[in-house]
Amino acid sequence: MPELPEVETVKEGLKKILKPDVRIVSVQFLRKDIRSPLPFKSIDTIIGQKIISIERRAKYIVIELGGAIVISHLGMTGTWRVETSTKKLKTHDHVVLGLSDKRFLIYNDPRRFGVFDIIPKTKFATDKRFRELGPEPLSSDFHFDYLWAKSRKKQVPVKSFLMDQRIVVGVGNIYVCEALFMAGVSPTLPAGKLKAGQIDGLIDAIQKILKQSIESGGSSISDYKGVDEKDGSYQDNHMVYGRKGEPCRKCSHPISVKVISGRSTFWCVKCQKTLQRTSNEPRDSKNNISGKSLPKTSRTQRS
DNA sequence: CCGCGATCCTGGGGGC
DNA sequence: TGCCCCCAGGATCGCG
Repeated sequence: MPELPEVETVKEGLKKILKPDVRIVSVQFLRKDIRSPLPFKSIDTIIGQKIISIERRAKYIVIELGGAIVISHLGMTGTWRVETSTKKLKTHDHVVLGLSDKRFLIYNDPRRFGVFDIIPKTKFATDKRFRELGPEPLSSDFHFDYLWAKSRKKQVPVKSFLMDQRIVVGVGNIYVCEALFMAGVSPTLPAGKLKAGQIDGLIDAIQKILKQSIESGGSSISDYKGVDEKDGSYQDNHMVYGRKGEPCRKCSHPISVKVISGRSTFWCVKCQKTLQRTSNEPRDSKNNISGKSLPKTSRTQRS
């Protein structure tokens, strides 16, 4: 479900509710586990604590309190909402956080693929869920030299490669399909065969699409909602995702669908060729002395 | 080490 | 209306 734009939207929604002066006054777990066991033993470490910060790392929401850190991952169907009373609990509500302003933050997750955990601050840096994550796609760490080096010799389809959270975080099944379309790259192309221009194009496409989607409050396909319980609207801008058989918005050719790495993959076979124009010679990253991506203008002109 | 498929769950939609 | 099958925004595990 939620990919980076959706998690970012939820995080921003939580920020509006969890002002720094609001404290957590009670914690209630309505079952033993979701994807992983709920942290009954750590409840004491967050009771009475003030919120210091709320951040997003990859698809995780990270809430820093006085002595501990709360981490929340929405899996496929997780949502957070606010209620003024615990009489308004619904099926699949699993976590209820009582706040000092008398409201309740409630985590609901029908499929229970999500994560809710509490860890000591000192364990955050070494936590295995965060240790091996790749760079944030909207940060300056996600640049040509990095992605070029990571992709060399990789046989996996570029689609699986970009969804691998060790390569780059936050990109899931929807946005990888959209980014591949924007960049004109076939999802089946082995990552190691990407040409320099395609690497540049994919970085640009991922960043543009994620930013646009954040602006729209994310994509709401079925379960996803913001904390304010409003739907996002980026699904209206999808060029390929969920459009099997419908005409391509660029060339009218029917959109194809195929399972790649276990997920439905939507693309236009005419706009996204496996073998790309040869105008872009692979670039030797060692020659890029600055160690940074070329300026946008220069990249755009080359491709 | 790498790549792939199965798996954890529930609910909604389509086909018959 | 009902039933059954398939599908779904993710991540991990174990196999070859």
